[in-house]
Amino acid sequence: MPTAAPALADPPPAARSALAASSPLAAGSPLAASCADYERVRAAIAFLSRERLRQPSIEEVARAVGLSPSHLTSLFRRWAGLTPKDFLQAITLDHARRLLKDGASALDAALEVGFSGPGRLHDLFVRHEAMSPGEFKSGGAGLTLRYGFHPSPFGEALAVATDRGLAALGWADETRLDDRARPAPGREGALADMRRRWPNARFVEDEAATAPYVARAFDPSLWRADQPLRVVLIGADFEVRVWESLLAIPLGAATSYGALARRIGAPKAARAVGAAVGRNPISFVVPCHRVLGSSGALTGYHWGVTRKQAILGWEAGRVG
DNA sequence: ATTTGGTGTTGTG
DNA sequence: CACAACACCAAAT
Repeated sequence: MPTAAPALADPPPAARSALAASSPLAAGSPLAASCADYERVRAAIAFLSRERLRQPSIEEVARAVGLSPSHLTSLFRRWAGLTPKDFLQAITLDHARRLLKDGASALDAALEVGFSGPGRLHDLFVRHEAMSPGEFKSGGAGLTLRYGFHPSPFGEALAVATDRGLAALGWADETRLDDRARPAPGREGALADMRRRWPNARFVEDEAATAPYVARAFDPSLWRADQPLRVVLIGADFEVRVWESLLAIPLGAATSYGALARRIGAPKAARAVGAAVGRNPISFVVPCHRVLGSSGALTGYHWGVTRKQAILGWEAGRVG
């Protein structure tokens, strides 16, 4: 199989060369700006989640991260379309429970429209294909994976693509997001994470190949049905089934591990579903962040619970 | 509030 | 083939 030509049908050539011309991304682009914003906003989010029970005032948060209250508010607005107050509101248990409540019906509706047709559901308009069991079992042997690092609204992203579509998306920032024991990944750590998933694949750095995917994924104005984002699901059968149903959860909705288990016809497999969701390689695009514990708790996130919270808050600013 | 016991799938030896 | 590890969950303290 020839691997020389990426042969990406999806991103228009114009967009691709424009992006490739100045990697990682043009300095003035909204994406680069929001990435820089995130680095500063992150500390505020971490503080908010740590102290959320006390519902701290804006003044207190601003003081904690070394910004003036007005600066913090405008930064938040630019980043998420949300004031810190609204953001705080959007990540409370109450709000999460509400998401869960109408998440079920939203999922039903999406599935009704979705899985049958070729034009796929999902707000991001993803078209996916799964890899054959043989291709998966070999640990990616014979597969060429192109990777690149790019700014994103949630820190520096690592994208991995085959010639058939986006295969993985993760984060590579140096700053530690939780007080978990796990060290901050950084670029090397994030890449190692990917290599662990497909130990026998060939990894080639190629920012030009991955840039269009990242640009499309994080810019809602480019989420268009006529240009679906091409995605490749590489995993075991059960995992792929779980990831496919993740794609049906609409923006601004959420579901629980248990509900997801019932959805795929394995009502007692909530825990197995949790494990599979946790192994989702394509963060954000396959919205594993929209799965919560049945109580509305955030439970876990491979790239840090703080980031899960950030993404959910960011999406809350985009749904209303 | 916390503990406990039942879970399905995957990866390891 | 057995066994441990899990981003769970509901019921019983």
